[in-house]
Amino acid sequence: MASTPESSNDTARFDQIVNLAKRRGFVYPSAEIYGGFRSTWDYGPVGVLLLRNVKDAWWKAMVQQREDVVGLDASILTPPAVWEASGHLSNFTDPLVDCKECGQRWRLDKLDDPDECPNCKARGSFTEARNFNLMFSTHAGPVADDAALAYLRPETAQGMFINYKNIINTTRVRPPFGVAQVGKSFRNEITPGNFVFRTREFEQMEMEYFVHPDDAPKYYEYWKAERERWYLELGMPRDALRLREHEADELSHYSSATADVEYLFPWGWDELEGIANRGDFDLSAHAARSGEKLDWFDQADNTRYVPHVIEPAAGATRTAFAFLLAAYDTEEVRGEERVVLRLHPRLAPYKVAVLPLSKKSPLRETARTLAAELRDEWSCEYDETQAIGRRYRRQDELGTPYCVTVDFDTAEDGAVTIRERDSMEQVRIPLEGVADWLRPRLK
RNA sequence: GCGGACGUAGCUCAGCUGGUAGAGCGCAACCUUGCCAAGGUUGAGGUCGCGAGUUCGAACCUCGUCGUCCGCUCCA
Repeated sequence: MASTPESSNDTARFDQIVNLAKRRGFVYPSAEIYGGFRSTWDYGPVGVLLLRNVKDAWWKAMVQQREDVVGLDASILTPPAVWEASGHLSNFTDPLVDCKECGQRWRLDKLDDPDECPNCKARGSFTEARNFNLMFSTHAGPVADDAALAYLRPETAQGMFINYKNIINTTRVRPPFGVAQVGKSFRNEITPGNFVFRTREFEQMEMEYFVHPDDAPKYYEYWKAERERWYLELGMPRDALRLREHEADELSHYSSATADVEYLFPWGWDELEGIANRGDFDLSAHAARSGEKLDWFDQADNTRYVPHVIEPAAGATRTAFAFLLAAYDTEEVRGEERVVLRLHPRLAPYKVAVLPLSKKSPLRETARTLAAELRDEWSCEYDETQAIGRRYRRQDELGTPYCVTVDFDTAEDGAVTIRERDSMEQVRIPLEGVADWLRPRLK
């Protein structure tokens, strides 16, 4: 459950970070020149790099570095049958009623007495219940009739389940194995908010891990620990991260056990990722609905079983936001406030910036040549305007871990100065050795 | 969706009881300087969220609308 913010400073800090995000090109409100469009955000030139780095780090840890996990990119448009089988058409639907007396709206299934309005105590004043489904629907094809009804997926997970048969038939995976996917999902949330934390269009990083039923509890524990470790490894502070087991009444329709990885947001603890034991709910449901046999035949034991699923499901957009919050730091340097994003180098939008001390020849040419060379391996900024101290501050605000400065001595000694973001310390390195020096540090 | 607050340059804001928009910072150019937001000169930018209405005249008043934030639902 969300607790109260630790202090009022958190709110001020939150505002500063949201402000920085807009000012420096991390996140813009969507359709801003038309007055904006609620709950949608555009990731700017810097934000897209941060978000991509988060997704890449996840993919590397969850797919690339594992022999037991394969990737997938399934379609967003989905026919109704998938969501009938998954339970989303019935369980993602809230029956809503409005009170004709006071205008308040209620969920019928959450009322103690279906005839009494808790707000104004009027009886029998409710409108007829209208079903509100959290899924976005649309029509595929030229005619908007029911035959063409389609849904935007509210989670990527079902893509893995409906491709289960394809994957076991076309690859050599065998339980325990996982299928991972990163992509957008859509939920018509009643109340989006908290900047990019809850939005109607969002990006998920989900993995379905298929195991023998007896092994499910073991892998549930394994993935909880593994996922928590991932956040810590990328620099999430230990005291701002926790693992919280769900109570029985919190469990969703598909889950027998769920734990959340939570981050201490300015408004309190809130979810980054859920690790759920989905049992055989999904495969069995799709097997029943589709008529396909979605199970596993174990030749060694001569047994057949429906695998159980452990699912680590993370929100990519909110995770990127959490890393941004965790990285934001201010300190005083020579009487001026210094804003610095202490992002892990793997997450930093730009890995390095090249800054000639002057625009004069040959500093500019040398610097541009170096930047072009570094761009072959890393996203690299080049900045030659205004004083050098100001340019360091600009890079600090973007979280760039290293700045390379070409100065008046470079033409003489063939060396440049590399300045480190966190310590602000400087080292002198031969021009041609810059990439070799950076490589191990940006790993 | 309901209640409360708000919406003026990229950012933070000022703008008296309606008279036709300003500051600081930032950004850009040049000069000076030459390693942590330095100094000088110059400059770019706003149909005051959008749309109606009242008025001779609206950033200021009225209505609507869009959006943001705070409270009720949510779970990546």
